Amino acid sequence: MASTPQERDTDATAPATPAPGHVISIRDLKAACTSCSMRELCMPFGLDAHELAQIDTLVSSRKRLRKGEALYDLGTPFEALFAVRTGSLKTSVVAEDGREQVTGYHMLGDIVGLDGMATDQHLSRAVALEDTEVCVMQYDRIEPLAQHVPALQTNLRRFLAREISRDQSIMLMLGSMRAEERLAAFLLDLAERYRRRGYSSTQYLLRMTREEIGSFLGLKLETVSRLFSRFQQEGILRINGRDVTLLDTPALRQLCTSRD
Amino acid sequence: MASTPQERDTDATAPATPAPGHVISIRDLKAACTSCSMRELCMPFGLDAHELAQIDTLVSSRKRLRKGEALYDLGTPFEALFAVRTGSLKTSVVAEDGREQVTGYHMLGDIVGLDGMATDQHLSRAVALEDTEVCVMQYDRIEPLAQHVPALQTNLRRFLAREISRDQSIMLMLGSMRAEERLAAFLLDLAERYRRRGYSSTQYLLRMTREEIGSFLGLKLETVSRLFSRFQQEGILRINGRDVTLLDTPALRQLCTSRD
DNA sequence: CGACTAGTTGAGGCCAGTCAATGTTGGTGG
DNA sequence: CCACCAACATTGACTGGCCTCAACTAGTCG
Repeated sequence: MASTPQERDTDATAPATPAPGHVISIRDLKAACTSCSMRELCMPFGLDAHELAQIDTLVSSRKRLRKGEALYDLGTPFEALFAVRTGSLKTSVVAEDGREQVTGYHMLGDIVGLDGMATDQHLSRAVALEDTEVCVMQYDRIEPLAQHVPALQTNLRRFLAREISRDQSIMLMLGSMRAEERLAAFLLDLAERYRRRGYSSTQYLLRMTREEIGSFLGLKLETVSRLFSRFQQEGILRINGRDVTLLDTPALRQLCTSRD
Repeated sequence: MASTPQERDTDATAPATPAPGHVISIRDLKAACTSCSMRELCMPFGLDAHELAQIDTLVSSRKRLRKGEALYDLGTPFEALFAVRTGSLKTSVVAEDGREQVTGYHMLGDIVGLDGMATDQHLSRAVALEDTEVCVMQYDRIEPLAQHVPALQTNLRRFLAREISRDQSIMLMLGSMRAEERLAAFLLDLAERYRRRGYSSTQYLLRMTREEIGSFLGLKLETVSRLFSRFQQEGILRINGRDVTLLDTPALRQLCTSRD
C-alpha cells in the first residue's frame, strides 16, 4: 500500500490547506520549482542551478481542483500551461455531435494545456479525476523568460514534441491494435509512468472509470470490464475495482505485440 | 483537370531541374521564402516584410525525393525541419512487430519532421507519395534565428501545437467513428486542405493507395474499397481509381456526425 | 508475354458493440 | 442506523460491422 501513488511531497512551508478552487497567490511560491520533487520530470528538467533559479518565478500561482472540476474547456482562452503537482487529470476532445474521446491521462509532473498554443483557445478539455493541484505557468511570463533561458526554450519545445510522439503512439494503438492489445499497452504505459515517478509499477490505482478507459482506448466500457476479468482469470493481473496488481508483466508485454 | 493539384509555382529563376535525390545548394536559394507562393501557409506565415527578409535564409537547401523514397526514417538523427514545396508525403509510425500506422498525409506548405524534436531522433518515417521537393530548414539555424525573430518563434510553436490538435482530431476519428464516418471525414479534410491551397475542393487525386488510406483510417483496404463503391452508388461521389469527385458534400458532412 | 501491383467484389467468420439484468459501492437524508 | 439513490461495474445473450480469405480484373513494366 505504501507504494500507491499519493501525495509524497507535501510542502512544509505551505499554509494550511486552502479550500478547493482556491488560487494560491504568488507570494507563497518563492522557489516553487527548486524545492519540488518533480523538477526532473517537469518543466525544469535538465536545468543547471543558475537556470533553475531564473525560472523559479515561472509559477505564478497554483490552482486546486475538486474531482470532476474542469481546468479548461473547449473554447477557453489560452493563457497558461499547467504542471500537475498532485492528483491527476484526463484530457479529451469532443465532436460537434457530442461524442467524446479521451486523449490523455496526466499525472504528477505532466504538462497540460499545450494544445491551446495553436489558436490561443483550448481545443480540448481537461478535467480533474480526483482532487488535484496544478502549478499555473502564465504564458506571457514563459515567453520572455524563455528568451533569456535557452534551456527553458528547449524544454518547452521538447514538451510539445513529446506530446506529438505520444499522440502518435496512441494513433498506432487505436488504428492497429485489437482490444486486448490496447488494454495491455495501456496498463504497461501506466506502470512505466508510475515507475519513473518512484511508485510501484506493479500495483496502482486506476483513476478513470471503465467508461473513461474505454473512451481512451476506443472501446466500450463492457469490453474493458470483460477484458479485466479475462486477464485476471488468466493470471495476468489481479483487479479489484480500480486497484490493479500486475502479476505477469512479460505476458502483458507479449500481448501487445501478438500478431498471432 | 485544370484544378487538379499540380506544380503551380515553378520557380523561373531555378536552374535546370536537378536529378531526384539531388540536394540543391544554398547559393540558388536567396529569397527562398519571399517569392514562394506557399509563404502564407508555411513557416513565414504572418511575418511582416522586415521579418520575412530575416528568415529568407532559413532554407539552407532543397531536397528532391523520388516516389517511395524516405525523407527520414525511424532513428534518423533529427537535424532539420522540412517544408513540402511540391508533391506530397505520408508519415507513419511502426510498432516493434512491424505493424505500420500512417499518421499523416502532408502536402504543399506543410511542415514535417516535428516529431524529431522530442529526442533528437525521428520516431516516425516520412515517405514521398510522388516525386516531391522539400525545403530543408537546418535546425541549428532555426534556433538562433528564432532568438532574434519572435514571430518565427511563435510560428514554430504554433506548428508544433497545431500538429498536436491535428493528432487529437485523428484520435477522435480512430477512437469513436465508424468506418463510413472515418472515410467521409478524411475526404472532407482533403477537400478543405486543397481549397485553402487554391485547388478544387470537389475534385482531386488521391495520392495514397487503398491500403495506405486504410492504415491511416484504421481500416483494411477492402473496407476502404467497398466504402468508395458504396458512396459512389449512393451518388455522394464519383471515383475512378484515385480520381475523386465529390458530388454531395453536405451528405458527406452529415455522415461524419451521424450517431443514428 | 508473364510477373507484379493495385483495386474490386463476394462469402463467411469473429471480435467487439448493443441491450439488458444484476451486483457493488459510496453518499445523503430521514 | 438504515433506506434510498445514483454511479460504477460485471456478466450474459445476441447482433452486426469489419476483417479474412479468396477469386478476379486492369494496368504497368521488364
